[in-house]
Amino acid sequence: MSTLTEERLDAAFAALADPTRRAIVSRLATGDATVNELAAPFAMSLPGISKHLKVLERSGLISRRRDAQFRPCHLEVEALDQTLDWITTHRRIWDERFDKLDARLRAVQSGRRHRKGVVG
Amino acid sequence: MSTLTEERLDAAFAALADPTRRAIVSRLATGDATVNELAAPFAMSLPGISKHLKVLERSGLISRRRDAQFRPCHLEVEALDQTLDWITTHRRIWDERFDKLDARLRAVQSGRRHRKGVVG
DNA sequence: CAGTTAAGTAACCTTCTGGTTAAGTGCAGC
DNA sequence: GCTGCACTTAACCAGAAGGTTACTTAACTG
Repeated sequence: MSTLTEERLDAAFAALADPTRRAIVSRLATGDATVNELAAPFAMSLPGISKHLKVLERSGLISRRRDAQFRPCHLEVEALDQTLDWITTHRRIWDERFDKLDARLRAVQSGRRHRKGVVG
Repeated sequence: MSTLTEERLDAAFAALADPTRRAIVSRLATGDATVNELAAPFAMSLPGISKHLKVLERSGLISRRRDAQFRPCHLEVEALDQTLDWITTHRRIWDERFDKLDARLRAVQSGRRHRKGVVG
């Protein structure tokens, strides 16, 4: 499940780009919460929060179930992990680039006898 | 440097929310590149790419220097790390929540003598 | 100096975003 | 079954995002 498409990443990163939504995710990381509980800290109308929750839900970052008149929200940590994976992957590519550069420099310095070794 | 403000996270996550910009970051992770090099893979006008680069630059994810008529772009990996930190932090908070729940369950099971241990 | 290449700026358009208020839905409890 | 609570949906608005074409700036090149 949870195929890692571009659209999913688009939606997840876009969802995390809003401070209100990040705060909601932050709150949900400590446990499920109802809409009113999530709305409490904000000076924003309830429909405003409802919209943010819809964005989060469509991004896959949260899910909602029904419990009587409440709609408890639940953090879907797999979606968070997908963003994590993307960033760490490219972070690693970056680091490996330096490793290769170092190796190349070392080869130049030991093998050849300082032959104008401009790399940048 | 690079104080971790909400605005910086807003900008970084928003920058990563676009597939073209992620592709650019992906490319830059392998090394610096000029605007034309970055634009090559895309069916998009150069000003379009230029706009994306400006978004990436303002988010702190890339920087640009001047080299004659070229403007080589450079990945600023610290900005990437800030997004990484935010996600991993909340990922950990999530995990710790389960640890605490487990501990509570274990306490209930060992301490009390199976007393209808409904937790969910 | 004229021409070319690299890139950025301006103006414009359309669609999406983030917020609002007002009205609607579903459930619970007297 | 009415009242009230917990939300959602609808309609609307201002401003931002993402794209375009046309024009400008800057630097090398002959």
